[in-house]
Amino acid sequence: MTSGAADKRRLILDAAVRVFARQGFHTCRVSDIADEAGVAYGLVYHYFPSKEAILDTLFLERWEVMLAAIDEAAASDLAPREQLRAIASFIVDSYRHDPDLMKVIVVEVTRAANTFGRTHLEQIMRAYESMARIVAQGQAAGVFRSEVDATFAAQAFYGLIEQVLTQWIFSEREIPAEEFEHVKAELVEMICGGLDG
Amino acid sequence: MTSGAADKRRLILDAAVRVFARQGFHTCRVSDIADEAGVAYGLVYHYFPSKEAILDTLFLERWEVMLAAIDEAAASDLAPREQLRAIASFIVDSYRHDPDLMKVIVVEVTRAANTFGRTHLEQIMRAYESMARIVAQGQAAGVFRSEVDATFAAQAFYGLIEQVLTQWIFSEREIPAEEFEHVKAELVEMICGGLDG
Amino acid sequence: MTSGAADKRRLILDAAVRVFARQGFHTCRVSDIADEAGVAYGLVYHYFPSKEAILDTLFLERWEVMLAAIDEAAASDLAPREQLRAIASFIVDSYRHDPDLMKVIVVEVTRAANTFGRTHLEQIMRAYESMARIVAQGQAAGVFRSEVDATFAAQAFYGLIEQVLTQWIFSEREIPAEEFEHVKAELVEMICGGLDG
Amino acid sequence: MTSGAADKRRLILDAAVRVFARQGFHTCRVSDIADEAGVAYGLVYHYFPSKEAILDTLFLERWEVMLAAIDEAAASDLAPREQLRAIASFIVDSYRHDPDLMKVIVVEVTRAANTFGRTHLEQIMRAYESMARIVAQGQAAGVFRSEVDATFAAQAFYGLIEQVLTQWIFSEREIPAEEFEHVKAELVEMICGGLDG
DNA sequence: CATGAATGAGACTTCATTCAT
DNA sequence: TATGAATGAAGTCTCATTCAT
Repeated sequence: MTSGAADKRRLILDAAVRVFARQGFHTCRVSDIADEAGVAYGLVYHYFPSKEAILDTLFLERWEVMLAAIDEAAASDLAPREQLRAIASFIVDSYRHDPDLMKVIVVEVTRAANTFGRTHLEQIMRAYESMARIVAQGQAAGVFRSEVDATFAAQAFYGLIEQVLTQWIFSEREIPAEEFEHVKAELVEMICGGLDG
Repeated sequence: MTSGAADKRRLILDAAVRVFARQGFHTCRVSDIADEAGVAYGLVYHYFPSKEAILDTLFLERWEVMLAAIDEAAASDLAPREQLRAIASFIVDSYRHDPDLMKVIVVEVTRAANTFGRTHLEQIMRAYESMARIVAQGQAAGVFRSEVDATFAAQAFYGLIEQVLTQWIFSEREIPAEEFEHVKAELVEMICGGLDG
Repeated sequence: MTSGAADKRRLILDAAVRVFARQGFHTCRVSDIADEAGVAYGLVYHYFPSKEAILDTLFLERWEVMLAAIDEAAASDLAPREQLRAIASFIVDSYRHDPDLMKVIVVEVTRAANTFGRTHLEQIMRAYESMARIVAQGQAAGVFRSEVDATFAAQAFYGLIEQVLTQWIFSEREIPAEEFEHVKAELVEMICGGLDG
Repeated sequence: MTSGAADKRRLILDAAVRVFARQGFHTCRVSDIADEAGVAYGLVYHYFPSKEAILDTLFLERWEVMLAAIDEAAASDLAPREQLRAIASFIVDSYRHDPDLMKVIVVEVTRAANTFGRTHLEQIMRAYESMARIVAQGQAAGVFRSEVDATFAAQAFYGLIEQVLTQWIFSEREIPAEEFEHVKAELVEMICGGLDG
């Protein structure tokens, strides 16, 4: 009953991910979501008060998992650089496992300074803060240079990751497995090692 | 013709910047632009075929200037690191001089993978390419490490800058002059020096 | 069956009275009624074929009682004026005992010339006819002037009562007991005595 | 230009009267109004912010005229009874000249205690107050009995008139000219003379 | 009897675009 | 050029009603 049965709410949420990813939040219609989910129009409004609420739910669900992953990395015994690597790895894998969902989150929420980004700013900032703490610990431990502001570095790190995701999103290609692994390394190398030779 | 007479077309473009920045492209109405410009509704359509065309014009106008600035930096005799600094400086100053315009370009075009970003992808990529060339030259000259892919580094650099702009946009505060200068340095330091101590 | 078990049908009808009175027939939802009654959504449709049918039932139930009261007054040995007083008294007491129900009947049925009023016109007219008979008897007995048309007078009388009820409904205040009694007298005095001094 | 030209706003208002009268405010669609007026759907919203606003406008326009007529009667040199007659006469003639408009005002506003009546309560009360003043003057002058409360009498008078209008509305017949005149007299006779013989 | 998920036809409102002046 | 009235296609959301359990 619990697993096999059609959980229509989940069905709608998953359909919304595909539709938002394909057409964009503003461009898609609620009926597109209902059609994609194979449910009646009205059922969408039975489970969600509005189209926005679907996006909110999607973001919140995923972001919570991500915050947990970040905090777990930060709480681990790993070296700061490895902690950053764990985070990059988690986000890249998130994209790998569900590119549509990550696309929606990045394009429609995280980078949308006008509407949803504003709404979820607090959540977003929380991620930066956790990453900034990792940097700060690295600086305190003497493995990271103290010249750079920890918060700035955290934002740079996250900005870097998002930029990579955005490139993947724009490219619309199937990313090969090696590339995922390669990029994880490159990301950390870039932020830690810098360009200077 | 150029000076005395009110250039209504310009008036409309400038008004559109403010309106797009304030309300977002999708959320604003054409009448909002006309009102902000103080011209009749219909005049907007006399000068532009559609609301989209206004945003396109805005982006293209500015992006051309930016590409020129990037190419100028790349063609200069400056050291690679200084070339990057010149670019960061130019973009930061662009934000400083007209934050609304940069907000519109970043939020509505550059980071909008579904709609306008897709349309202007080629233009956007051109900027990355120019920056990648700078990195490649630095690597050839031995001042930049060759471990990092030049294109990746260029995207990282631009991603960093956009992340900073996004923070400013989100913050909605008046950025003090020192911060602009400070960030310029921090940006280059971050991308070139990395975190490792 | 009749006493111990919860009569859900009655529960729904009583809840509908409160909901119709509070929100109006057109503005309320069937789910509001179910919620107010504390029963499942679908149960409303188990007992009633439609939202309209609930209002119909409410009206018919009450109107039957009222017609009986009017007819009883008309059949009594009382003087015509006292018969009118008995009717006014009955209606005022109806409001006193269940203002919500009377509000619903007056606002949604009796005065709703477009929808339900039309449906129940015959029932409504029956009340006027009984009252007109009282007036006619009074005229025949010489205690009422024959200048006024009996039917017209009956409508005037009922119109007067409804106007009073409407004022109470609009006022939204708790009507004190004395006012009920006072108005009963005033009503009869007005219709029988007139304004002329 | 001013008169002959199609004043679409007026066209819409007049069409709304017919549609509201025929179908009722809640039951009609905005498209019904547009169709009846022979204009495009959107034009309705060019002139009015909502369907409600159309009804508001209709009511306010007419009520203002009515208040003026009442005040004019009250300010005249006529005997109190004649003042009341002038008012009854004005309202009856209003119905005579535009029964649809009066139907809408009575059914959808004046007697609709739930929605619009509430909104316009103040305006409605103003009419009662003016009429109450007439009664009070009559009482002060000794031509009206002082036993009845002036406000109560005013409401009774207006209730009487509305009841007549409601009967006409319900009847859906073409009222003959004589009936209008006859009823004017009957109304005043009823309220002033009363039933007692 | 009882439940509440599921359905889908509408309704209102918005707004980009056109057009007559 | 300039104006703003006019158009009508869409889209969101509501909610009466049905139905499977």
